[in-house]
Amino acid sequence: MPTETFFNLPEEKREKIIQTALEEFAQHSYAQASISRIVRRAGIAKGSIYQYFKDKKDLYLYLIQLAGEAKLRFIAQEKPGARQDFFDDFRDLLVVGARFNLASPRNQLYAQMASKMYTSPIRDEMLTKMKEMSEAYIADLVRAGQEKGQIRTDVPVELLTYFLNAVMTEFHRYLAKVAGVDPDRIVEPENLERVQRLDLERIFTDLVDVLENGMGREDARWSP
Amino acid sequence: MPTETFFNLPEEKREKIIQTALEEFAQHSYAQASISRIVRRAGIAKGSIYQYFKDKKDLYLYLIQLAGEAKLRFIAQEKPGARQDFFDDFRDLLVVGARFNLASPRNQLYAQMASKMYTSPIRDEMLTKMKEMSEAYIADLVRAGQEKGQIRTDVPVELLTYFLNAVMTEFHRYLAKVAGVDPDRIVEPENLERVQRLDLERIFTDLVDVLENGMGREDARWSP
DNA sequence: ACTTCATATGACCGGACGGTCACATGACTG
DNA sequence: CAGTCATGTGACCGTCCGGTCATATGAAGT
Repeated sequence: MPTETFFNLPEEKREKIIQTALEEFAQHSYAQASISRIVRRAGIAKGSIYQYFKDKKDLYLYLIQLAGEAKLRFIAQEKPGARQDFFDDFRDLLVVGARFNLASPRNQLYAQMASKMYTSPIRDEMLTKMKEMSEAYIADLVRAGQEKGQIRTDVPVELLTYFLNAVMTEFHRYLAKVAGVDPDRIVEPENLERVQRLDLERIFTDLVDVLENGMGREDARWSP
Repeated sequence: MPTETFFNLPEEKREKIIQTALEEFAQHSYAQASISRIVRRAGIAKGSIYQYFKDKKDLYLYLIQLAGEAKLRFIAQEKPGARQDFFDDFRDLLVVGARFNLASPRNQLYAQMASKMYTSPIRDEMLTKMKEMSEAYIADLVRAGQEKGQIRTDVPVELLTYFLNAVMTEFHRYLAKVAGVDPDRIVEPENLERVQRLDLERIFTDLVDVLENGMGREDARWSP
């Protein structure tokens, strides 16, 4: 958590620091990200940032927290209520997640940073809880879908959860590939534009359909 | 490529260096891996390793190359020939891949290192080609499956390829989770033992079945 | 005017890194 | 024996890092 000093700062300065730090942690892994670069680019003295945050980890966790809060707020506001059909529901989740990521430059940075969160070397209660929450959320969705009789029950819940997780985790790579863009440079304006031009609705529909019905040929699946 | 000097070394010493370097690059990302640690743990002088390899990148690429060669050899030797059914074939690929990874401690290190390859900061022709090859291999499998009428043709090949890639990429995390083990510490002997005790056949069968038939409830899928 | 106090600063610390180089070693050659 | 050559060595270089701290600044309070 930042110090009181940080919150006393004029908003403009606070913003500049957050923005610069976000860019740094979005571009580099936690270990690779450099406090020295941040202060240089934010135009403040090295010592100053240690008046605002206890250490590098404190700054990092604060940014993660901001990202989590922003995403939760967005989802609460934008996601349609639970639907009857699990797959429609999951599709909503993908759509709203993608919409969040594309909604603002700030959100793109959040997304980029969060995607690195899962391999962060930091062991922290808050971070662990966030990871568990997002996995548990999916697992709950799956169980609810099974209870509604929309999801097969002959394979372990964990397997299905893993599937959905894998699909979500790797999804941005797929988008980048379809758009013909380097996945690691997806936040650059011209690349983002290309991604935004994609027929996202179509892609999500296909994706969820494959999840629901598999990749086997329709005839084979539907014939007796 | 290593220098001639390196190949003139007594095999024992050469082995020690390879082994130590492998352990380092398996545990850390390219940037995080430390030449200083490698030479310390291998018991050679700092200057020596620069008699064997041009620089850090040269050493890294050589290890990647060794890993690739070993895996190709293993697959050529162990994988059954192409089957009639695409999904049986893909299952063979998963099984043989997992068998390779578990076959020897060296292979575990190879696997661990290779899994980090895809986010490596190194831009190199050889590395790029290896990434492309593994993706193209899957894409070819998919197209062949479509031609045999076993894979649906109403969604883009890229989407299906992305699915298979996602599943393969995230698979080791699933194994780790089911075994109750930290994914990043999966190479440690006691953890490996737990993974090996899993019913891998069953897991693969379920996995491929979900790929083929989807996660929708059977009744829903098979009813008219 | 004097004191207090929050805040700003950048030189500096110890340590790690990749990489170099002048020199040491020791086996083989004539 | 001297000379050559492949190989070994670790102190050292420049650079960056996260983090500290003595000092400076300047507004507010009296």
